[in-house]
Amino acid sequence: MTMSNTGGRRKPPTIHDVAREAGVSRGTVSRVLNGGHYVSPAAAQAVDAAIRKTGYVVNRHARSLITGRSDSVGFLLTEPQERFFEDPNFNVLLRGCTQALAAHDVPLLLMLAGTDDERRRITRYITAGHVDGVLLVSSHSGDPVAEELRAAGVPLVACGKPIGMGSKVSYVAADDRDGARDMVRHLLALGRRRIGVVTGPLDTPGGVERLAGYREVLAEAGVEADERLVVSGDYSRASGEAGAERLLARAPDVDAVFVASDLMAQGVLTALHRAGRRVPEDVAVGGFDDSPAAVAASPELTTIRQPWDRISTEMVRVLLAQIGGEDPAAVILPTELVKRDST
Amino acid sequence: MTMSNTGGRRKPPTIHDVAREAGVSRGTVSRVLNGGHYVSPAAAQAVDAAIRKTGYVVNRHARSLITGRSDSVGFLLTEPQERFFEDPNFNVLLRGCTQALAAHDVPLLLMLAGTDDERRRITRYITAGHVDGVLLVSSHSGDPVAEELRAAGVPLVACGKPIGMGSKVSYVAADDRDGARDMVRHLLALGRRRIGVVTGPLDTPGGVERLAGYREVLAEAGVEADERLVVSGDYSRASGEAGAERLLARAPDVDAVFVASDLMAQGVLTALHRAGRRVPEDVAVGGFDDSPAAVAASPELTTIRQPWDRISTEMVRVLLAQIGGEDPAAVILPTELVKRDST
DNA sequence: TTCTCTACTGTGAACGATCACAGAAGCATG
DNA sequence: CATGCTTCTGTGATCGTTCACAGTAGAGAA
Repeated sequence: MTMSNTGGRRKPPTIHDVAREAGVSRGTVSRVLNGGHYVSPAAAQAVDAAIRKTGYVVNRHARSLITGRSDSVGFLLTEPQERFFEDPNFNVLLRGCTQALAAHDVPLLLMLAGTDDERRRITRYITAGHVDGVLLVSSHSGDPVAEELRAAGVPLVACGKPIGMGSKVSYVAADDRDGARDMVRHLLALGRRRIGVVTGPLDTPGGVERLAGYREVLAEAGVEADERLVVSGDYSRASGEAGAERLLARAPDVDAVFVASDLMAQGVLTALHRAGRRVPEDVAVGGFDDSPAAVAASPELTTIRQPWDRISTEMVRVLLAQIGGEDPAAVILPTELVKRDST
Repeated sequence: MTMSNTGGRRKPPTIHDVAREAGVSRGTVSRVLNGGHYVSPAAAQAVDAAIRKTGYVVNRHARSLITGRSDSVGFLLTEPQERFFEDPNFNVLLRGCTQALAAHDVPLLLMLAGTDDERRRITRYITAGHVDGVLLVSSHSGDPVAEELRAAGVPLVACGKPIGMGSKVSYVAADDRDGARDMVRHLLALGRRRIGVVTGPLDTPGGVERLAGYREVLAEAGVEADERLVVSGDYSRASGEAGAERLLARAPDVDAVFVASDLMAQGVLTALHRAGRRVPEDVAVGGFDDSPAAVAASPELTTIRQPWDRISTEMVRVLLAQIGGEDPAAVILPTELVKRDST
């Protein structure tokens, strides 16, 4: 009677076992594993059968040791984590990336760079070649980690247009400017003319672009620009509330507000309600993001939806292409106006 | 003039380079790297200096190839992903696990088992030994993936008590039952006697335990049990709304409701409001989870906070211990009553 | 001295894959 | 028949570590 292996882990079969089982050499098995070129149909079939019979799974460490690739990808978040981790869109992004990578059999390593210590560790880890590329979420400017990775030649795809880095870095972003244009056009179409804006942080490309879109449409519609109608926020709910109060004080005749995030728009609604303005009758409010906050608000927010599912799949596509040797690329995806009750 | 390496990746230094630089052998460098036992202080110092000078980082693939360990851990979500990915507590958990692992220099691989295809792929991946252990989020019963992993002897720590599996699997959970007890005692202390409950799904241990806590406290307080006061939900907001309506129809004299999740509690508030009941004057409402929904609700919800940050660090601690050879363990962590305006 | 014990160091042999290369077989062409 | 070309196959070398083992040096005891 031999030892039972209950509870323990049995030594897994190697490529050698498969080769012996199939009656071919290691080289042939390896060729079958990697695309099957230069393999006779008979050999390929025998190898497939042997793999199924033995339950063989390639040892990625052995493979990586010789290929120099790790066949894995890092998902790096260098944003202040509270903000992003509370954003449901971040979840959609993370999930989308994980699934898109899984389809290529590439594991995703989650990396959070909160403290400087973590920042250093992660930079070392990545530049040491432990991952083949990095999906980067870091919308604030002058990120030292991103710059170091770029300098080290690590394939990199950012979520949102990174600023302060050369054009050598790939990114995938929603068309913020066009989304803002759509929203402001929508407000104009409702007959509003005194359209205010609560911007996002202006050290982020998103914040800048959304404001630019607002300005463009007003200019092309011949509506007089009034800087009293422009107040800035930081995407937080509180800053939306404060922004709306400032707006009401500076331009009491405002009849619409384009708010650069749904969370801020919630704050705007609160402030308007407190001031006795009805939404949308007195003031129409448009948000941005189509987050759960948009439907949780009352009235439900008209907003701009960013295609987060497509953003994630595009990020993965671009990154894998870049790992495969292609040049960096920029992808801009269209947004969509979602009409609800606040306009 | 030599080739510039701008943009390319230079071949990284190996343990051999470090050994040469330090004037010692590979073996000595390896010993320094792995704890430094049986190494003279002089040699250790020379090696440390050489590592700093060369910028050496260990090649994990080469190490893993011979040790058989991967020095990485999987974070596996087999729950229906919509539900969990929308739960902010899930984010806290994921972040906590990632950071706790990072402190041990262990990367976290994110794995989402949505489709059956993904389930199979992930099971193969894990049982092939590509990760040393798994942090498991899967509260529903009879999870085939979990069962397979357990059978394969993969170190496993579940979040929340898994049901339908032997006692051989580690888990970390909040004390659901005690949390429920605290809440119901709190409602009793307010003088309420007709206390209803909207349960969670009763095929999850959390749902079962919270209901059990409710029953226990009423029994020990000598309050008559009335099954009309018990309705079941599925943690969703809509089910909370429906549950409250059923409750009001079956027991109009209800003066308090213990709701097994904040999201459901929001629905309960909506239904009570519509029925013209004031909260907390006519009906006190207690939630569970202390999610953002709790403070977003009006009135703000009294609720039970689960220690998600501690849950994550404990899961990591238990998993690493188990990988290190220790026996499976169960950890139950205390909850906390958070009093707000709904009671 | 001689022996033993401890603390430390170096060396060859793994680990399990890929890769480059050499060579065989089959077939068409000169 | 010799030659060249294509397709397919097997073999050693290799990646960068750790591990087991052998060996050295120095201290202390007999």
